[in-house]
Amino acid sequence: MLDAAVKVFSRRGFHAASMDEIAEDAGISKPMVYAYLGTKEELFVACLHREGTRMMQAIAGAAAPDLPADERLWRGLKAFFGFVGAHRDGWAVLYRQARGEQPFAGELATMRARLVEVVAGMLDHALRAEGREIAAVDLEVVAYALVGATESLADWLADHPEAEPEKTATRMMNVAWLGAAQLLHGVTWRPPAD
Amino acid sequence: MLDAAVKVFSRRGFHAASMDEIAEDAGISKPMVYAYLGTKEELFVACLHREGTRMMQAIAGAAAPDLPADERLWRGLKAFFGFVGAHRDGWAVLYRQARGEQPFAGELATMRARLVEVVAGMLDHALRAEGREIAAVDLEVVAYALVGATESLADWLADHPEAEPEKTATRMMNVAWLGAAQLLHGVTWRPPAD
DNA sequence: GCGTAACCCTACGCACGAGTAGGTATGCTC
DNA sequence: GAGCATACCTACTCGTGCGTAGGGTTACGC
Repeated sequence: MLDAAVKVFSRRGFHAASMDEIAEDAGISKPMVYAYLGTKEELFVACLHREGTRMMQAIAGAAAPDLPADERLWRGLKAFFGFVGAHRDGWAVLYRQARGEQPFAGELATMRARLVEVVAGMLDHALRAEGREIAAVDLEVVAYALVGATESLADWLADHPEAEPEKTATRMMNVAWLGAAQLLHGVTWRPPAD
Repeated sequence: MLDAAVKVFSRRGFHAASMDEIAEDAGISKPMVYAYLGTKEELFVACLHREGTRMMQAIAGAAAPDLPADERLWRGLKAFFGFVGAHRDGWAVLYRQARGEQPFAGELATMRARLVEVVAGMLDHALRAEGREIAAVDLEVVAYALVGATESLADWLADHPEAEPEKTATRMMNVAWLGAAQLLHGVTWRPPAD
């Protein structure tokens, strides 16, 4: 039943989606939807939650914490893009939707925050292993940028049905890792003093 | 008057924003809004358009095409984050909103495509200067990732009122440029052959 | 066969908000 | 000052879609 909701939400968007259509698509009638899942908002949150959890599990399952940083990043990215590729609907819409609608932005922000934290933790771990350290804010922002770039490519992937998830992951790795590795080795870029 | 619209749209989101509230906020009455700007959709598009144009101008004005790639990127980023910092409302909401709502997603996609094209062109230019060349798709995807990362940091900036735009630009430069520079010099990351 | 209960449906009430009709005031022409 | 136009407002209509009330249907106990 959630599948039907995800499908309709993804096709129409949250507001344009009518409960009637969702019910019809699920093969039941509207009062049943209300009986099982509650209001439209609750239904949307349920969708968001399920997709989010699945995604997190897919990533967490792939990126074991005891691997070296580049290997973790690579596996995490591969899992992530694999997931998005397999659930284009779920991702593209729920995610893009949730971002804009105030009631859900918070929910989504929490999810993203968890992801950022994981990435930041990974970077921090790698840094310490090299005996280096940078401010927590910087770390967070870098992690944020990486997550953002990844989300952006996920959007790209969702819009290009013929694209291969793994190849996309490789491309992401090229941008992210080469940059991140430089940072980890203490190479930093500084603004010109003009 | 557009200012009022932007403000309300940003506070409430497109759907939750009522024309009454916009009118009230602008200090006029609803029929006037309709007389001057047309329907709600047209009004939103007008907002989107104005903000988008302003942003593009800010960037284009800063990143002259005859500068070296890193300089162009840096100036572009500085202008961009400066703009977002100064127009947090306009950005955060219009952008985040437009992304999710089908009728406007196209409009926004066009804007982003222009930006991606500019970035891709920049990278291509720098590559050719080094006598190298990579596939157009790869170029586009890298540019897409960079733009995505930048947008993501813009979101971060919009949510952190105390953060300094220029510092954010520097951070972005660190992630983007160090990675991009590696790519430009022919360093690429390849997936392990497991 | 009749009561009853679980289950699901059709058909509605109701609120909200986009867009408009029709009226009022202010200023300008002659 | 009468006629007219422009600028604006208040107060309405009407569609849409969420959430629900109340009725039908099937299965089971007795």
